Amino acid sequence: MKGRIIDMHKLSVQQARQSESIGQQAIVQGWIRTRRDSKGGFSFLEINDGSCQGNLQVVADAQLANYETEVKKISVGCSVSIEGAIKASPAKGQATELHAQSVRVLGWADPETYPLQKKGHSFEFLRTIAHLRPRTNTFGAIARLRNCVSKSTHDFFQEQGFLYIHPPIITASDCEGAGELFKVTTLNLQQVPLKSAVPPGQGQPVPSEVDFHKDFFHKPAYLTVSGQLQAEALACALGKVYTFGPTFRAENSNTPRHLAEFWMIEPEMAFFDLEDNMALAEAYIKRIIRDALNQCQEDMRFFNDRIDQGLIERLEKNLNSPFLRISYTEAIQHLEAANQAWEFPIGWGRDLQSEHERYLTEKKFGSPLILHDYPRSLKPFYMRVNDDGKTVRAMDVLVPGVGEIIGGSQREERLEVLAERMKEQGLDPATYGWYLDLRRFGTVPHSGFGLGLERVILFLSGMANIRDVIPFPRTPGNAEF
RNA sequence: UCCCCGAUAGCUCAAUGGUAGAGCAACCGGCUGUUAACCGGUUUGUUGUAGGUUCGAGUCCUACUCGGGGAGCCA
Repeated sequence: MKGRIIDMHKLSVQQARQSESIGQQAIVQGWIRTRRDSKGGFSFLEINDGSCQGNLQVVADAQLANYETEVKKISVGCSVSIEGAIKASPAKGQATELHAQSVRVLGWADPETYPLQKKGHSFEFLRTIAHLRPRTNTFGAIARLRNCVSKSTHDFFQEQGFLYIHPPIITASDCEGAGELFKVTTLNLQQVPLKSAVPPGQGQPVPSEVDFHKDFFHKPAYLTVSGQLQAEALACALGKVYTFGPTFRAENSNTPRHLAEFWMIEPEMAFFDLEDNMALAEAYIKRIIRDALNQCQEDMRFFNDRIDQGLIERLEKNLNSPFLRISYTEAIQHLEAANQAWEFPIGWGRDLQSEHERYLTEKKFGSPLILHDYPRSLKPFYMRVNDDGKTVRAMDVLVPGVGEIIGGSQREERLEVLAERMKEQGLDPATYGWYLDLRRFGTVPHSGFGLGLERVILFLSGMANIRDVIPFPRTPGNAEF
């Protein structure tokens, strides 16, 4: 008896499914996906614990003490703890199965009210039960793929000698002008303190604007839209750094490609020019693809079979061919040469519209593209101005089906040019004192980019909506769960 | 935020302005080393909300809410 207890150990479904586990005595715990009864005197239970795509088939014999009272009442979603022996499965569909010696129901799931069924559900419906959808095969696969990409990211940058850095989430500088920011405040919104418009003593003070001096940070504060500026400071001391964290945009964006809260990876490298930057971006994306294909084989096959036919072949093709690098100017030429009616006009100096980017990456070249050297008027102040004076060292990585997954640039390291660019864009250099200091003292050429994690997951999984590749999506009007 | 489309049973959907249905699920029974199991039966509705037109509205009109697609913003 003692030996049996010592031999007994917990196995994940993933472990229990492997033929190496045959012959072992084990405890497996998870959630029921389906139950099939045999009047021949036993039931099949399939359990999943999130450790892998596949389920473990459990054979529960009628001789179990609680067979009639409990086992036959088990339904989808019940949590169970099963003790038994792993044996080779005589039937097709699985290498192993667990012959139960005891089946313990940890938690029932009333089939009349449990929302998940054995059949497929629409993603729209599953979004309304985001707390339960991780129990479905698609969302389990997404969770494991996200984990894989996260690990892959750290592995890649660590191996390349990057430091993982942690820029602030709360920022007081409305930098970048990168869209709307979420305000962070401890002020009582029912009774906001106001400044006096007229200095005391000169007539009756008239309350006007908000007195942020009374706020927590003594000034307006926001959730970060990018850690780039802080990453630059660290890169200009430590060399190669990267961030990996949440980012917030208060844009009223309602699309399958935008979230109000998303995860971004931002490498920033001293002594890197734009070519180095593009090479790094390509190597990084390819590493992510390779690791996903190798380390998430079962889940990738699932996406390939059930979500996006041809996915794996496409990713392998992307992996084995260089990302084309096309300048903005060349891109305009391709678009002008295209025999196609455009909804939006094309012309040098005009921003590329979604239809243009789609054409290039999906129709014209059918592969990931790196577009670079955009007109200076289209891009933010921090991007380095080229010698032609007309373009800046910007780069966007576009992929078929998703669009932009990376935006980056070589940064402007020349103090005077940078200050000039700020004024050009209506920004006051005086408010960017610390950022300009990086150019004032020991400035170096440097580059970096931002990669949207969820967009990469879309690219890798073939999923269509970004709200389905993050567990609990935040979008305008939606912060449930 | 703008344009287009949609909302009917728990889920997925059907219903020339004339008594609201099917498949799946659930429940009951049968059968079977089954595997999106199968076969038979039963149950399920304030047709998103609020108004309006009409003898009569799921169906037509208006507004709103929510969802989807496209656009803009971008990662």
